[in-house]
Amino acid sequence: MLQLNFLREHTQEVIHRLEKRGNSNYKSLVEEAIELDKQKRDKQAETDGLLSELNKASKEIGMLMKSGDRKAADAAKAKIAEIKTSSQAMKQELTDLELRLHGVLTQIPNVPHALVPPGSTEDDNQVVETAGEIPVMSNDSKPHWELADEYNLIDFQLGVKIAGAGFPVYRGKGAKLQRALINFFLAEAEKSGYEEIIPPFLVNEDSGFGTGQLPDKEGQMYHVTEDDLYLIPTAEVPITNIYRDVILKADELPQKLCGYSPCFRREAGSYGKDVRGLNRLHQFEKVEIVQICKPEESYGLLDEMISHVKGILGKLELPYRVLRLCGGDLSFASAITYDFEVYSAAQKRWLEVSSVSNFETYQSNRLKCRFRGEEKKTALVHTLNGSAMALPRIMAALIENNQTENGIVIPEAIQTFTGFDKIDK
RNA sequence: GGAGAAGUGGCAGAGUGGUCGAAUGCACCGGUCUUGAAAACCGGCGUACUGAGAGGUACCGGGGGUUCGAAUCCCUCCUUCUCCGCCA
Repeated sequence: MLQLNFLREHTQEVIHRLEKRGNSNYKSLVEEAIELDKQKRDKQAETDGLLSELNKASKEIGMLMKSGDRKAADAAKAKIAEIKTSSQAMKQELTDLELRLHGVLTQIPNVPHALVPPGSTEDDNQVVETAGEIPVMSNDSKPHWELADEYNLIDFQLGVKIAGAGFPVYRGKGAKLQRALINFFLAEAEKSGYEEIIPPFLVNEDSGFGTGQLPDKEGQMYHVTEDDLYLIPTAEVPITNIYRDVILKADELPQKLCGYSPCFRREAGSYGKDVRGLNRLHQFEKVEIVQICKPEESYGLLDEMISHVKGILGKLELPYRVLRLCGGDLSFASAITYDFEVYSAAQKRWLEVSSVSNFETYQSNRLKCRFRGEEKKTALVHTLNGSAMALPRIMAALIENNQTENGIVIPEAIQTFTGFDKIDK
């Protein structure tokens, strides 16, 4: 959620910068928020004045009662009856205005950073870096879903039987490779100074709101209605919500946390080649990194997180590129996002494996996560997060790119985690 | 799941209808004293909105209600603790 005072003081700038997202609707939402805010504050002042009168009168009645002057007390009661009635009506109007304002504010996405390129589709994303050698594959190289079957690593059909499409069953060396990768990612995060967290995999509505999944993206999450809980779409949600309603000391920042979790996504509306094999799933595994920091250090830390992800991809010996997402591709809560894609040699396409974002104060304003600065005043923190990494597409690229006539070769960096250096039949 | 008890500021803990945003202690910050430290003493010490300021308003687990007035009474939900049951 954008901060109201920023919205007030930089209205035109906000409108202008939101244009990068390619949705003309935001201008009117911003203007509506400004107007509602003004009405709300006027109503607030009016209501406060009335309540002040009421409080004063109540105290006087109290004193009269104490001195035993019942008659005078009753007279005073009668006198403020009218004020009481109108204050109640006014309170109701104030509540309505607050709700409407809140409703509008939650529909306005974060303001894109100056570096974010304008544009509406993924074609407008900027490639800021490409690294690694794209392997030259023979013509009979196979996509990962065929390899997974051939080497008995993943059984997609079995998953359909047990749960449904998008819930694969990993088995044997497939399961071991997955687990090894998780441990490798966690070990890398630990080396970079992140504290490991195992969070709840279901969250309540407040948490969903705090990180921006609710109320807008309700349909993306699995909802357990019986208990009103949501299956997490990413560990970002529970981990960032650790800091909901928290005031940190300046010297406690930055906070660096990481965590492994399964991720559940309904992915309503996806179809075609995008969902083949491991490309898009309802349940997948991921290691997430999260930082909570002072505003002035967040862009430095964003670079640090980007380097962290690059380091991992380098060790996995996967060719990758880094994209700076355009306004139209930027997620709702993000100010700037860098996507990492690895090249999947047999599918001959780039697959997104990580997304690193700075949310600035957009999430912290919802979370009410602040820190106490130099002059004892509180200020909102910046929040950042990134995948490091999402498992399925890493797995897909690894087995496709490393397939040979005699099996699938495991990159050296993870051999200590797998306990084997090759997958064969 | 059943029965009972309880939820107050960073922590501990008073307060059961009326100058209570809340005693007191600890912690913390500033000062006096001291060569320095400790002790002692003095002062400060929740969050948010609003106002140029003085100040005003809201918040005592969440929500609702009674009342001129609620931390205090009522309803409801949540959480914690104790006992019983069940269980990885």
